[in-house]
Amino acid sequence: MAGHVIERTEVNRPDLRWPFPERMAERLTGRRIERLGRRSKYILVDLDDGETLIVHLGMSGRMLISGALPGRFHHDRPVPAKHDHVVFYMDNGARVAFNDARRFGSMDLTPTHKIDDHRLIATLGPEPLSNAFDTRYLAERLSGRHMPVKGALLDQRTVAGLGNIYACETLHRAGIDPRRAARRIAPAQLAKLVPAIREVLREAIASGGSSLRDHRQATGELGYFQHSFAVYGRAGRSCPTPDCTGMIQRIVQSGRSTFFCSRCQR
DNA sequence: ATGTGTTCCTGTCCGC
DNA sequence: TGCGGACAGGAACACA
Repeated sequence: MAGHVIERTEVNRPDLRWPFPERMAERLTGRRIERLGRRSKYILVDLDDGETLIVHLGMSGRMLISGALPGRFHHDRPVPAKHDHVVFYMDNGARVAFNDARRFGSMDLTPTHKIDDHRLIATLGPEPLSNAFDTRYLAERLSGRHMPVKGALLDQRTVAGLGNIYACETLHRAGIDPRRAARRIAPAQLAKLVPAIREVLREAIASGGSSLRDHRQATGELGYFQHSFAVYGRAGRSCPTPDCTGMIQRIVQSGRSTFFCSRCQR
């Protein structure tokens, strides 16, 4: 999409998680896309009129590409399809559809220079792969917090972009019990946490992400990090940590599944 | 202030 | 093959 003009915008319903911004179709149509960016789990689409389209895929959202487009990014499937809520017709013949069965995704428009003040962006913590995210920062952030450490990692104000899978995987790699109060993590354990988060995310990205159901790489191929999970979705199986004889358990924390090994995660 | 439970919605899977 | 219930990658919001 980058460098191309949106020739037509089809909006097939008034909202996703929230109502779409005023006159969204009109404001997008005719705009040239200057660049595509990302902050946390938000896709940022900078337009040539000084506005930025903010897109969140929620749980099940996907951008599906079809139409006359050179090979690599063509998602071969019949169109139009069920749950194609917003469709962009680009000047290179590409049809790009925001498809989202569960409709937990969202879109909003905001002036590009005010992106950091947007209500969805302003409270986000640092990017986990940036220099701003280090042990000193995380220790400060977790100190005094009674909440279980897993909940603190899922809180996007602590660190941006960690979700349920990677919170579980990360804590296993760092050897930390997900139920442990955030403020009670020993310094030696805490020191492992930031590198564990960075490693897990780098490996997952290199594997094209985790395709449990809906996730696809930009090319349309499945990700394959799910084959490298140590704990996620592996309840009842043995812990993969060398020399650990523990079994992976599933518990529910704040309504969400947590997978961990109670033997090597303390 | 901080932590938890509920809520939005559709699709899939499992047991009967 | 149908039906009910559990569960799913997110995160704002209401409430204690």
